[in-house]
Amino acid sequence: MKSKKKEVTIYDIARQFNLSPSTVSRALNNHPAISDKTKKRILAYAKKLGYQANKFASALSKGQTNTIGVIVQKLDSQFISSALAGMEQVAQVAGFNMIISQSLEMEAKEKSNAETMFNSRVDGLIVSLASDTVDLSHFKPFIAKNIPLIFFDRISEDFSCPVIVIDNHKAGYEATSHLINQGCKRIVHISGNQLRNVYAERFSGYKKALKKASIAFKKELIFFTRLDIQAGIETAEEVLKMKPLPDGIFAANDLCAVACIQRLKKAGVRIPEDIAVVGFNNDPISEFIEPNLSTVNYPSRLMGETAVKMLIELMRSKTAVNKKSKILIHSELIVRESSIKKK
Amino acid sequence: MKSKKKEVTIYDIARQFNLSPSTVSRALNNHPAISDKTKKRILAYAKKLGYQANKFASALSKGQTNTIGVIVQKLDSQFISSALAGMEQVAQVAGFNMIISQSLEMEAKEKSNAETMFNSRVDGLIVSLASDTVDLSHFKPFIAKNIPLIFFDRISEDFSCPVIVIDNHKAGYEATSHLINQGCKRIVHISGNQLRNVYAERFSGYKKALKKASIAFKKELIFFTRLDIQAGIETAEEVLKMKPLPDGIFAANDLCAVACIQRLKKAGVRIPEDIAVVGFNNDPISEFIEPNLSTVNYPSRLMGETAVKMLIELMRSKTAVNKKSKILIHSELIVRESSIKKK
DNA sequence: GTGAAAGCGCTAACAT
DNA sequence: ATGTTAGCGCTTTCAC
Repeated sequence: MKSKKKEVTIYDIARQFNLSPSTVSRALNNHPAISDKTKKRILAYAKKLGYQANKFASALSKGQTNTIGVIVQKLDSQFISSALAGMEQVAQVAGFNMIISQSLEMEAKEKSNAETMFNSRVDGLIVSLASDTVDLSHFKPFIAKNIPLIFFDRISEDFSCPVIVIDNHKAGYEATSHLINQGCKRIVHISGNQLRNVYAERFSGYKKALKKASIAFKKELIFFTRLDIQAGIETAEEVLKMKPLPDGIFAANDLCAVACIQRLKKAGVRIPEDIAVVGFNNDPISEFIEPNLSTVNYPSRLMGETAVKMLIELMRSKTAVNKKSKILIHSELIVRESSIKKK
Repeated sequence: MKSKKKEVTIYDIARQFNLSPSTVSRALNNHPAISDKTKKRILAYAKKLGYQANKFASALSKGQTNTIGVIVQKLDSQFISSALAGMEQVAQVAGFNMIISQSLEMEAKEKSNAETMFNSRVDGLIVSLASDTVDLSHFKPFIAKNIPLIFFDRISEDFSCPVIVIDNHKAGYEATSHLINQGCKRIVHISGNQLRNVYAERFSGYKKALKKASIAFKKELIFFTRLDIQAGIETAEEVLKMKPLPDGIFAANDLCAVACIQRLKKAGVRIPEDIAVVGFNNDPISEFIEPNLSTVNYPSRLMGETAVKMLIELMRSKTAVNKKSKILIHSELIVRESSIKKK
């Protein structure tokens, strides 16, 4: 069933000037072989008629779609939405559409998303992995078909494709070292699924910092959680049972840190005097909680922009597609009140 | 230029079984006229070959794209990202792709987004308006072409299309009345661009509440702002200059309210004793600020889900396209510490 | 500089 | 229940 209203096509324009559709097509695409005069005539008339290029006909014919696919773990997170905002802006300027879908942290959904993206013939794909994804075979079709693929933030290095990350190990190391410098000796670490580089590396940074300071690693101080508000509350409750209380907490994201702080405060724990806390992400919330949360600043928007820029570059230079590069985005520890022990 | 790798098409499958492409097409689309046996054979073989339906060929042929367009003011807001999460989920289940773009609160960009969506032949469009959009002509092509259009949250009633909103007037009235009941007599209202229903109606609710309580409306207590963190801080600074200090603040969103509270506290103002505050949206942050922020709960995710459900319904029943309906989603005042004056 | 013609892969009357 | 056929609108060799 076609839509009732007839679309204006290149044939309509061709007829008007007694030209061939090919000429019109070329003119519309600014092909060098067409004379400026005909180009102008055609463009003007096309505009007058309200001609809209039919992307599907073009996609079908050219085998490319001008569409970028993005798969993220979830849309409603500060980090993700701001990365997406960056991506969308760059994509829009470059004339690409963006199809976005979320895995809701589930491998199965991520797989089905990837399949949809593949069927939609996206010209390139940007991915941040779900927390529990183990098998990555759903990305193979893209590789096989030479469709540029980029991982950002939650990456996999199994494919020879570019990745965009911060140095999570270093950030974890610095956050923990900072706590140690404040005199902390029993530091709780709240982490996420160790399948994901971001959490595994922040954890390894934590361990390295302890080691450097000759503080024994204690398994019972580590919590693997979903890093949401609920996890923050539950971890706080576990912490409250500990004797002696830990004197520091390094949480792998701000939301969880903030929820944890709130619960601890409710139990009468003083932050940072009793327990110093450092989060991760520099979400806006970190500046509103009391005390203000020390955290790692993490340029989400820039990462999104960079991802799309790279992807577009890859799409343009078909040759470099399989280049395995790693873009390291700068991050930094921001020290606020929540981690400064009064001497 | 086609991609090097030959795609598997329905012709390949047809050849295998000595069937016609149409039969294969029908089988793949689960057409009732095809026998179960052939369906099974075809499905199995298609799967084996790794067949991927070509959406562009299908779109070109059918004149529809299975794609929903969404234009929002910005991606990195709690409300929007959570509405999008809801939309995406419903869309995905129903087999639709979602193209998302942001206007960044600019009419010009909204226009260009709409044009892109139109060119992309989206089957339906969901919009939340930019704050400064006056002219709405960029949506006319959709109406003209009978493409379902839905506004949510920041709506326009200029078109005969469905809209999804909460009762902003009522919410504003309740928030303000609550402050009045707490004994407030000089209530500041921080609002946004009055072009947008959400802000204009919350404001009108505010005025109505004053009137009902026989409190004179004072222009100098009203601030029209961008409702971001900066606006919260600046408004707080204006408030601090007032003599006497107001005794209540009703802000049209939480982020702004929270920033305002923080600035006021820094100046020694006690919340709620000196100034009681109510926000709007029930962002997570409202439960982390101290004192916890009273606010209006606003089911963003549900609104997103509803929008897509309605849109899909409209797309299915071509007839009802122009039906002008208004879905009112329930909202409610949540009273927390920030607005309870000790008696 | 422009045209003719074939084809991208799928769908949907209309036939059988 | 399945086949025939004619597009959908655009691109792109290969001619001229």
